Amino acid sequence: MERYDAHAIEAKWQKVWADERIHEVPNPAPGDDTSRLMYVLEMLPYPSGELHVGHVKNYTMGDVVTLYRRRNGWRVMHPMGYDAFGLPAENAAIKSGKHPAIATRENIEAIRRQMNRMGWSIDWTRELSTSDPAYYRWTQWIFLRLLEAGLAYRRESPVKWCPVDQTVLANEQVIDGRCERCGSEVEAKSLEQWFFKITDYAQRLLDDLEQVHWPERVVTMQRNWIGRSEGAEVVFRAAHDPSIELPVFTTRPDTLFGATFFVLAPEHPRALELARGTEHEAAVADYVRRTGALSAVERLAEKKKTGAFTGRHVVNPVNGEEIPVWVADYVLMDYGTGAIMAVPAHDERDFEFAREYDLPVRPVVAPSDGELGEESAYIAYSDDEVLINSGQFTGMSATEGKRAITEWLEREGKGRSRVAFRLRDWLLSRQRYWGCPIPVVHCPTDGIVPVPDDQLPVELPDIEDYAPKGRSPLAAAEDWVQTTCPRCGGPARRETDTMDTFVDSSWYFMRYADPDNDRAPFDREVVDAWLPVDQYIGGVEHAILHLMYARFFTKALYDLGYVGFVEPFENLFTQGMIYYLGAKMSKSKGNVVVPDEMVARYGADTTRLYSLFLGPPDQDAEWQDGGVAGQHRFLARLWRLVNDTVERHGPGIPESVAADGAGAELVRKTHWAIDKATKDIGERFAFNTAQSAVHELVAGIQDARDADPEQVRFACATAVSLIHPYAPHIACELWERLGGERLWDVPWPAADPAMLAVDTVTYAVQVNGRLRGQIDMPAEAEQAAVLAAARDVPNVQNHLDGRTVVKEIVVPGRLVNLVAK
RNA sequence: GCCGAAGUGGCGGAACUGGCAGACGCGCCGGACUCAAAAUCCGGUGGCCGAAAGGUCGUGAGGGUUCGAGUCCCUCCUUCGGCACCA
Repeated sequence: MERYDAHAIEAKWQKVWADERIHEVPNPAPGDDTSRLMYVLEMLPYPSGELHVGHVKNYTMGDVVTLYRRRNGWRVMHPMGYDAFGLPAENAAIKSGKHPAIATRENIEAIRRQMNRMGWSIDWTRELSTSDPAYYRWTQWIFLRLLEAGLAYRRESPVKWCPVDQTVLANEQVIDGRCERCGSEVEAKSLEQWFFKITDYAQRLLDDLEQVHWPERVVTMQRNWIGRSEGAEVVFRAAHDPSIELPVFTTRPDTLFGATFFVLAPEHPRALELARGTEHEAAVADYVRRTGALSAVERLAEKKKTGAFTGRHVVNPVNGEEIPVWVADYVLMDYGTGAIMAVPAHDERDFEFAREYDLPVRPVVAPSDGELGEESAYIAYSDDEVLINSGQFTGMSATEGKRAITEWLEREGKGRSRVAFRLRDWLLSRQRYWGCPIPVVHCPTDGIVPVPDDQLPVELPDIEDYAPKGRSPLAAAEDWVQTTCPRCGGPARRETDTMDTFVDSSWYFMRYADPDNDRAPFDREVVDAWLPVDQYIGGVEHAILHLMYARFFTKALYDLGYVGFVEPFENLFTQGMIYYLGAKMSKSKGNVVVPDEMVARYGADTTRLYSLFLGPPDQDAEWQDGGVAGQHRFLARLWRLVNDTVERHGPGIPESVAADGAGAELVRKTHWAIDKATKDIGERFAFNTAQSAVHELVAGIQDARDADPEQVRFACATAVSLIHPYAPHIACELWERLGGERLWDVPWPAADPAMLAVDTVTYAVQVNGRLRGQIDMPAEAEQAAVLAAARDVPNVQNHLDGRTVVKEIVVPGRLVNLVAK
């Protein structure tokens, strides 16, 4: 018998599939039945190097789902593309001296070759790359639609600025408040940046999580990221000038009477203005400049709270009390209103600050027994709190007080109930070369003018020096930057920032549906037929940003009438990370397992099989080199058994066989394996245990070689059929040798329920919950008969000796427990 | 600090709604085949006691509920992930 030659078989079948174009799934024609369309998608790879085994696991999972669904009568779209813009490609290019476009193209070619070698069922007619002008033309088009809708905007945003190098610094380039390169003190500066108004969608992004089937932990992460809080906005006014309004957001309006001071974030527009003309002016200005240079991490790392008194006071609207206004960096500008009322008795951070600067602490809520206890313990509060020192509201419960005070503020025009979100607008501009150009021009007369649709794409200029300099490298391409204003025709300058790569990946799953469209990003009807994605599969590291941004884009495009669905990904499966030699697999640690060597040694089928056998796919797993050999052994065994069967008995694929004679057990086992594999793949995504079932079936074939040839053929054919989604090459080859053809079109096997029923069941017999024996009983045996047989077991009798059975428990088909005293 | 996930043999893991813990695979031990090796096949493999039958302990720790707990409840420990001065 010939040996199992994985390479020959894999080459043969990959050619057959390509020649017959079996993975190409065209769009439905008008009038086609779209009820059996399915869209299976894995997150697209970043073409920074070669694929590693984490990719193998990810894409094999999607492939198993695809092949399985196709054989269950679904028309499955399974596309692939590349998230090709971005920093890693650019950094690699700077290092190697290769232009990012060239490096990216080479990487894509290598990855495509690897993917084909793995035998994944990818529809290459839908392939896309986000750095391709034919793609990013439409990224720009969508950007312009969002701009028109007011969902893209430009505003000043604080950045770190090195006054010597005259450049913007990334947070990582600031060390101890100093420039990494020249060591000069970093300053806070405002720069014009582009944003998407994702905060407009905060509530919907939260609410619609109800309608997707996603892992709970991902939903939780998204909820926390959106961070909805209910509370009130309360308007304080400056004591020296009541026209100056200073609203705050608080979740504890019930503690309003406990506000003993007031704090502005250093970036607050009123901070410097308030201090002006007081003796504290210089100190406040100094504080604002110093803290502005610190990163968020450094601010947090300070052991003590810091701040500066402005010399001014505001009036507490609820009792007319004047309280001092401070500036302190523990208050964040981009949450709430950038200002807070400080209630040190009931907020840990305010308490700390009050201690530091000796400010008064006044409790206004107390446990219902009225015992206040230690000062620092006020902040610990519970449900049964009652307001004290709170004027007309004294005596109310905290919950009641919250509502009553908010209502009072609304009546008096001094505040209102309000919801705040932690979610911030999406800063999308990047001062880097390798990204999608933002399609606007800056005109001295007309301001920001969008590039007309018919002039898209604004192509990335081919420049020599794309190293980052703080400002975008594009600014150096003077020929490209100089343009004319589409509105007035006068001289204008192009926007030189590029887009965050997350923009590119926020709509790619729509483009797959209609990849060659050159009149629009996609046709609405086609996209609506395929989307939302039925099954999305990818790494949990994208649980927040990518998934949130894609959801935002989908909702915005829905509102603009371009798509008919509000959530992009109906079902999400997040795969765990792969560990190797005890650490997360990563290039920097040098412990990356590249599939190529494994494919060269064992073939793609073995590699695919092992990638899903390592453990539950949603959990982290340790890659074990030895485990791969075990899967190869399994395939070689299947190879031998099937070929041996064909040699001895001739080919044949029986539809069904009777469970009698020497192979009765084998036939039952075959149906059991069908049932188990079907449930594990189709319902549970338990790819590892589905494989175990096929292992057991193959072991069964090996043990029952004397069964009727028809029974052996049936078991062999079924094992081949069940392993096909995992190891399609060897499965197609063996199927052919068994006399079948086009296994990929053969309906998935169905277990015969009658064959799953057994006529004899083994009962475990327990005495007082401890196992004392086993009995075999006919499946339909009466409880009384089971009990009688159980008591009959000699070892059971030993343990019952001298005791009375006080309770008898029979779990039908499973166990008997005799409770004895 | 807050939120979430997970702790089971030498290792990866199985046990779906509370019902025989350790399926399947790796590794290891023994045997067959072989001059020998590889490959393959057969058998064994949680700890302790025992020649065996069998007994006993055992799913991170400690309690609880139950006839019965890896699974449910409480307290705690460890690891990993997310968020992190969000008022």
